Amino acid sequence: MASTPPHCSITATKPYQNNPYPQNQLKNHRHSPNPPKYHRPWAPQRFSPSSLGGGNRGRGSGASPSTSAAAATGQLSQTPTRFPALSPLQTPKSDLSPDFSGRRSTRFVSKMHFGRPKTAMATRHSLIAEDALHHAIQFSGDEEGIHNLLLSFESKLCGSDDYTYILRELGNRGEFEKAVRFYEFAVKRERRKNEQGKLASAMISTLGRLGKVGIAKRVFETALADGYGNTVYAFSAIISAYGRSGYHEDAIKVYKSMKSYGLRPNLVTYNAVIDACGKGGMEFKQVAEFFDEMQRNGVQPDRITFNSLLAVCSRGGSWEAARNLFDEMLNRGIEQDIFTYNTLLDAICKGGQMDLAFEILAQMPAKNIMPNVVTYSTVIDGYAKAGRFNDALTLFGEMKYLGIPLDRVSYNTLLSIFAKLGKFEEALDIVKEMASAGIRKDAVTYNALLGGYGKQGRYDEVKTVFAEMKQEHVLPNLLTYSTLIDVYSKGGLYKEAMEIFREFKSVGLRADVVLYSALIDALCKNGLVESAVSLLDEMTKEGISPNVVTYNSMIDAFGRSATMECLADINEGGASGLEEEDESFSSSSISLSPSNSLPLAVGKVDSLSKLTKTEDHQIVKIFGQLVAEGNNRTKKDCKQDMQELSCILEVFHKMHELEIKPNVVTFSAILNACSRCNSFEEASMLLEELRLFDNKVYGVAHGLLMGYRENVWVQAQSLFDEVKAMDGSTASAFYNALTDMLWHFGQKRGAQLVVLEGRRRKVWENVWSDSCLDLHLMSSGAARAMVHAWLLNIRSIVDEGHELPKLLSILTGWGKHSKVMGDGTLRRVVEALLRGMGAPFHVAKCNVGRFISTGSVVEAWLRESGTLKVLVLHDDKHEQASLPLPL
DNA sequence: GTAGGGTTAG
Repeated sequence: MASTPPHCSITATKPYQNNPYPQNQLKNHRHSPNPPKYHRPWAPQRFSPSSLGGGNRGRGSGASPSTSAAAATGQLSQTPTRFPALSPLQTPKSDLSPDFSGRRSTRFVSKMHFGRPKTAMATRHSLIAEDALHHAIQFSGDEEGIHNLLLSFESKLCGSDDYTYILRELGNRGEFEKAVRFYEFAVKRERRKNEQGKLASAMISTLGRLGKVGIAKRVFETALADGYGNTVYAFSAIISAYGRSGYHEDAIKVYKSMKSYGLRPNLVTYNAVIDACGKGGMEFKQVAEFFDEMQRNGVQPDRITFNSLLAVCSRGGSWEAARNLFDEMLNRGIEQDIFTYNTLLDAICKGGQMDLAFEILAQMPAKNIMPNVVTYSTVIDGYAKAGRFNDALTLFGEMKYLGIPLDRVSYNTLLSIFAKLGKFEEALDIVKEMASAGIRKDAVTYNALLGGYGKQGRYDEVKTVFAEMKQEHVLPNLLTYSTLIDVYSKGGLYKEAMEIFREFKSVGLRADVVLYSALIDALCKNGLVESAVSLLDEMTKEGISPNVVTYNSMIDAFGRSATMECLADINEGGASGLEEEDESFSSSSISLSPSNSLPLAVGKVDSLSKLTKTEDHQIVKIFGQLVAEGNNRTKKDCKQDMQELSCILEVFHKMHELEIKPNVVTFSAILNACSRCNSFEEASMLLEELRLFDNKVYGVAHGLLMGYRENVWVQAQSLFDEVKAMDGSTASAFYNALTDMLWHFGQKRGAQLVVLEGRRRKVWENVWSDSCLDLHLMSSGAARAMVHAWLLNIRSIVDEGHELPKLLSILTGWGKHSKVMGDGTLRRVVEALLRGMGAPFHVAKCNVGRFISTGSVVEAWLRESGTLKVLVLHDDKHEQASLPLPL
């Protein structure tokens, strides 16, 4: 049968675990000292080498002698690891070419969590110190008043221990100004250098924790100049302070300067340096050099060293490296704590390995480490980011059941889930619950609401929430403004977008890559590619480097406006569009007149803006222009794409020049751009770019496109394995893009092969049952290939003599990928397809996105003699220039 | 000296 896969080896994939745990086991999970052990027969008893991923490939060949030992000690991976070769710390390599990056995040620098209280430790302060602290907290008077307060306690406080206690505690309450006053007073009255030194390091560390790195630096430099700052403690404290604020280069400088002060870095110093490097977004390999260095200098890493290294993996999404580190801790007999587990879990969640994350979470009670609010919010967020919202909410239920109180972060995590899903009732319930728990809404809370409402096009609510935010004196930040500018400009509300941008500038904030990328994307989506290019140029001039997201938007803009307008022309020109079975391949109606209006190259369009010198920012000018044009914006004529093609090639060129690594979204964007090409020759130029980026992805696309299905299927499987490890929407977008491209160029059997593989791997949720085909997550090519496959499947049911369900439905939704609310592109495509093959489906009365028929009518149709012929797909025969073979 | 949340691409 035409719809069956070719005879080639299809490697088995891991069994997919749909539901992470049955309900009855959930109930047994108690937050008690002696939790019941989980029995999960569906879970692997130990980790198989194949589940270890690429991080271990090429090492430790042969059998692992530590297998049983590993099982006994609960090791996460079994490959023997040997330090100090640092092999377990290496970043795992993809099976695909090194450029293929499954990671999507472009955020490397961690968020700063300032103001975390210093965990309690044995203090040697006196009761008088507590009294003084109490007075200091209550105090709200002027400078003279605090001086008097200090004087009144001067004779009673016992040296630096008391003062250290007070300034740390003041720091825990955010009262850094009072802390500095206490510090200055204490240092002045203290004669002994070493006591002054203790005070200085305590002060620097307190300021560092509060994010007051500038003041910390002053304290440090003064202490150095006055001769009591040259202690390992003070240096470690300032390194840590720099690290917390993301100044890892300064942290390293200070560390390197220690030698010249005659100081030997100790364990705390190294831990601070490693942590600073990680927080500053340094690559694991570089951070590991400090790890090597400390051991060379005879300092043995401890639990915190490893926890900080784990955090580096988590920021990079290197979950395999994190597992290796975790195992290495066990090998070395280093105790593991809640930080270890939470950081490991974060790495695994960020690596998208949610089933493994759940597994580890479930093992924690048996290790006597009870999951806390951080553990749960980490995994809940992981599920949400993987698109597994039900699992996220189930876990939230478990957390509540266990009586773990929610905090600000976990409330915001949940709120953002509901807001993203557009479930505003639930979101507002969370807001209410927050209020009754005494947690005030912060910028994160408001930003989640603004983004949620904005993405649903509910601009009135956006305005109300933003007004409330200001009323409540919650300061809008860069993320707030980025969100607002993004939703307004994507919605075409240029006036509002411009006002927000003006306000953003007036409060002294500086645009960043995200803000620019959002704007560029909006312009591209609205067909304003020229303006997008000019902004790309503008941001570069401002010293803001575009990233892969920026470029993906630009690539995705290719052919978009032309296609849309030409389609509009086709529809206006009488052809009902329904008969237009495939709008793409031979769109001969497209006018081929060249035009100069598209810029030839990035960076050449700024000459105009230089001539028209105004005080307004380029962004404001663009918005102003768009507002002035209003709805009367003149539609561009359909153009031949050679101009656009050279523009996009220039974009690729720039990407290479800036060494911006593509990721799977880039590949999807290129494939989508191919689907918008009017000729195979044009597409082949884009595919050549794909080849330069990633030869294996190219190999699969090329092989399927040329009809060499059998030859590339093994390679395709390995590619699909990698894609499947990503979150659901990333994976489905790739399948959609690949299928569309194949369908567009007439490789319909290849397209069907890919969608069937996608179905097998559950890339799209619940695609089909015997009674219903749900296409709402699919692109037009994927949907069409799927309709054929589903109908063939229904036909085999009839053939086997079984009865069909009474009612059969095909759901198209609104066509998720149209990105236009209410734009039923997918519905129209499917309707045309069904009509074209004479399938007896009609639009359901109550739902225009749903096609229905009765089982008996469909059965009769399937039994007709000509039906099979229209159901079986054939490849279109086109004269195709051959593409270069993959390397 | 160590952990979790909010913004951009399909």
